[in-house]
Amino acid sequence: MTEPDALEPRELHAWIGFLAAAHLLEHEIERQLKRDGDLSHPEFEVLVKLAMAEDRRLRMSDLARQVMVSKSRLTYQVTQLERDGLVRRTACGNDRRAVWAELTDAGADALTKVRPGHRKVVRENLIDVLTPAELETLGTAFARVAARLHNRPARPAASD
Amino acid sequence: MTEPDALEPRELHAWIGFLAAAHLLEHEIERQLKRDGDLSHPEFEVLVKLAMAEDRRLRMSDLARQVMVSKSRLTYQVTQLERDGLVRRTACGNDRRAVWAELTDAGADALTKVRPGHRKVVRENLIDVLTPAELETLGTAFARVAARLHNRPARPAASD
DNA sequence: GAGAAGTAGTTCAAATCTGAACGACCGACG
DNA sequence: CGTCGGTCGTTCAGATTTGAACTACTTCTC
Repeated sequence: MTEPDALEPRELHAWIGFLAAAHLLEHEIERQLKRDGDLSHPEFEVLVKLAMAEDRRLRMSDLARQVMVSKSRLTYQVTQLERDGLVRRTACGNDRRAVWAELTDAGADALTKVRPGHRKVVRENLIDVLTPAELETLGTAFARVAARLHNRPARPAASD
Repeated sequence: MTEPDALEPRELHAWIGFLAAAHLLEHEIERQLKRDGDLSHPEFEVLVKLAMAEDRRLRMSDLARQVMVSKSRLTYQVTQLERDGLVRRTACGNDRRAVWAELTDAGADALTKVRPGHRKVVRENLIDVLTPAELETLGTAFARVAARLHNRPARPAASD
């Protein structure tokens, strides 16, 4: 009498585990970032992407794409970060519509301050809890999952 | 010149993949639930937990724990669901502090309506993208990760 | 059984997030 | 040139979330 399309135990187990892990990990990360540097996770991700970028700056659109956040949300985040002096907005020469979001020295410092703790959280609660084989599997599997979702953000459905 | 505690490529790959998959999957689920039944993901999870519970009801605290959501957030969610007639609040006999959140028939119907689509999203974007072996690995690995985080929500650090 | 300590749920203000609408600009094409 | 479709980033109102009180009740302790 169970519904026909319900997930099977194996599948359900994996799905539940994924949800729980994502929830709890997110919570733990949020806690650490707040504690060590008074940053939210989205703010942290913004700083990380900027730190990795050429000249420590990115256009708002590109930044939004990389952090996987809506435009309006990024506008808000960057405004907050700018208020705290961690990021600076700059006009973008060629394209007068665009805006650079640029990491300031203070921003780089903030990153330096929280990053060790962040890595510790990721290590202790994910990386080190997995065997190397599991880690490998997880990497390839999720790359595939992400790729699929990335190419299919919204589409009328095409049989492939 | 890379920092000493940075994640290694393998580790980073797994971590990035996890983050991306979580982000994108969440986004896709949100979209489907909104489209098919005008529900948010948290609302959906509340309904699911209630549907699974004995007598289709749970005390607010237990519900909050199961959905992994703060008390105040649950209060808000349940208020919304109650406004839409999907959930009903009832006094809890023995313990006069407690409140039952109970799934209504309308709530059960709403669940019936969105669930197939929800399962489709989970299948198409996660389950079916993985090999059975990967699924298995993912299940055991995340169960371990979740268990660890669950037992260690905040603690002064004890060497184990 | 009185009081201390803990638990259940809510409330409130402030912070954050969403999504549609907007103004400004770019690029192509006639 | 002009102007049309698309992009860039912001704005705004409304929805949701957070976290610290707060009230009411229960349980433990002596």
